[in-house]
Amino acid sequence: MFSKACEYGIKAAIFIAVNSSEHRRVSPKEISEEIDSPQAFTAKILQALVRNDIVQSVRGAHGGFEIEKDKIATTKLSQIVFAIDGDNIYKGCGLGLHTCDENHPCPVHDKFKVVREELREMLENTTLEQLALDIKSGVSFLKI
Amino acid sequence: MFSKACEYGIKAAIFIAVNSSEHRRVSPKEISEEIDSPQAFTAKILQALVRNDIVQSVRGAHGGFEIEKDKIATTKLSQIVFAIDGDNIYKGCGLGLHTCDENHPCPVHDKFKVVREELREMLENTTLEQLALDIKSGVSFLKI
DNA sequence: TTTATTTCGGATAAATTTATCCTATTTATA
DNA sequence: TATAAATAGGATAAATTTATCCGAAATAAA
Ligand code: FES
Ligand code: FES
Repeated sequence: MFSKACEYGIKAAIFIAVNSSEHRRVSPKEISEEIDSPQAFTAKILQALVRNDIVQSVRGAHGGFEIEKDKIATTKLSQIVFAIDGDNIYKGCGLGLHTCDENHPCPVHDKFKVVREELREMLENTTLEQLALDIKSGVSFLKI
Repeated sequence: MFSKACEYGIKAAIFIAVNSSEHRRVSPKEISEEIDSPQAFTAKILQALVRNDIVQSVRGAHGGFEIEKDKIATTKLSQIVFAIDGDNIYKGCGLGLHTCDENHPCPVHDKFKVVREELREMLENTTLEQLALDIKSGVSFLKI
């Protein structure tokens, strides 16, 4: 469904959000350990999130990654997915036609668009804050 | 969402179904032209569909691919997807945890499973026959 | 039985995704 | 100002997916 890069990106963002809400910056090392992902690869993905203004980075000693408090509440899952995987997952044709077009639909168009639309809404209606809250309370988990 | 192989497999199966319903066998060449896919790669995918008893092949002169009449009506999209991509798409964890487990959920589990379940139902409730019918009547298209 | 036609299947190559490594750059602090 | 700690980013490698090529095997028909 999502690429590995996107999975790591989502989990990393959640972990950073959890820590930022407690005013703690975290390193790629700590992040990759907590979300069970390859460290250097995760660092690359973090750079993409920084460039897309989803997380903030502070270089140098005592640096690390953080998310501004108000961004934790406003950042949607859709923004993270878009930053890493683009919007093909909730815009593209399920059977790979060049464009998903009502006037030139593929065989699964009508049925597929319902699922895709539900995915899009889910991604757009889910904030980092909601997800971070469940991690904090021990209801959900980032690894294993 | 689906792999290229799976996209080609679905489109190929639909094209074969359309032709089998008119008692015409088709070759990988014809199939790949009609669904706009690489021929040799498509041939490999067809072999997988044959091994999974979703399409039938007839070797030698006047051979080609076909689908038994009653199979056109009974074959579900889910069977094709399973034969090529496996069941991870509607069973696996959206964030890549080893298993999707109610008792050890990832942060998106509750929201994701709704989407995934809808996808699963869609795939299980869609038959080759329905899809082939729309192609025949010119309502849907296999390429461009 | 030979020939033409067609799928099967192994080997290989290209492209993309995933992952690692190493150095440069930035920053706090001693 | 020197040093240590930390992210940034380029180069490269490994793994997977996508794609191509070619000969073997099967089959119908001449
Ligand atoms: S055209 Fe294929 S999903 Fe819309
Ligand atoms: S645990 Fe991630 S989707 Fe169920």
